[in-house]
Amino acid sequence: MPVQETPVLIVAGPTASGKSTAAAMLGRMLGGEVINADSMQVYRDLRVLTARPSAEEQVQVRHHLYGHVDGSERYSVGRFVKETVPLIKALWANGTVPILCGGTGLYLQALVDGLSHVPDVPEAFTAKGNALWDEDPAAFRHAVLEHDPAMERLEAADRQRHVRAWGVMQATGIPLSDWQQRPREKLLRADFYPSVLIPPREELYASCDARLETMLNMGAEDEVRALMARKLPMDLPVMKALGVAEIAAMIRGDMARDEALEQAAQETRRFAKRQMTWFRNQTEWPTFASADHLVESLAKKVMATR
RNA sequence: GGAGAGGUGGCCGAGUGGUUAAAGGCAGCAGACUGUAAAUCUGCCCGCGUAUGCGUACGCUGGUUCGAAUCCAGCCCUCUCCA
Repeated sequence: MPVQETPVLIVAGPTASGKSTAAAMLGRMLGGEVINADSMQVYRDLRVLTARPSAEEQVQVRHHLYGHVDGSERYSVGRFVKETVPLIKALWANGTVPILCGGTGLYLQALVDGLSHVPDVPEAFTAKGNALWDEDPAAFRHAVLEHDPAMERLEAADRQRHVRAWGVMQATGIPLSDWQQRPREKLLRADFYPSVLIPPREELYASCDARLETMLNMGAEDEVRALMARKLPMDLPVMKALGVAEIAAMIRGDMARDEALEQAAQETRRFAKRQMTWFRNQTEWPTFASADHLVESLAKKVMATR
């Protein structure tokens, strides 16, 4: 029987939906290995708070790209794609099925649909752009639009995207929208089997709430304490992981435990909602309300080709 | 039983006669999204309607007034203090 040699399973979905478990199940069933597609789980510093797969799960099925980045670094979609592509190819070569698992839609999309090629922008430009924005956002927007009128579409308050557009212009001399109009560069040809796990909302919110408590019991506080001790710049991605700010406030004594917990849970719920919106509107991937259905469906599809 | 304070939209909370469907916050919902994405940003939010709009609303009932969430009376309820 002809065998499909380039399958890539994708298990996406909001936080606390049970993706990791589903992915591990698929790994066991299909002899696959899991690859992280979550922008925060890559950071070494936050094992608990970022809900990395447990040691047990990792023993049963091999997991890649978890906690392999130091908190002082800035991870990015570009880097994700660069790391993932060769890894997937290596797994294929072994006859292993790669299973991407994560909630960062942008990363997954970049892998599936490709990414416009834009040269790296040195950090100094971003820093300078931010400084200029803070001085006078309106003037900054004006300056951006002058060279890249298409950026009119950005909301006036969207600092991050204005700074990005400005930085690209500075670094390359070419407007960001020009870069983006070029066809997306697909770095991987594969047979994708995407899926999105979206549990009933009430259920999802409940597990968001429950999870924070569990994390604290599993040592999230020590983790944050260690992170704080590093005195890293606050604008690094790790520092923005859900719960870091709240737990840090709790450690400092600025916030009661309950209050911190409540607030962090709130943020988590909001984030989960944003993720669902993203998957709903930015992809046409099939969604599943339960991990079992998802696993069953994907497994069946993949087996059919082998 | 007496004295005082108060009852506003899912919650908190402004508002003391018109320009108030009622500030603001929270919660909720919806949306945008190409290298910071667990980020960054936008809209809706009494009901019906695409909308001009219509209907219903500030504990209840009645009254004053051209006009009341806002003033008056009675009633109901809550809280604090005194007994």
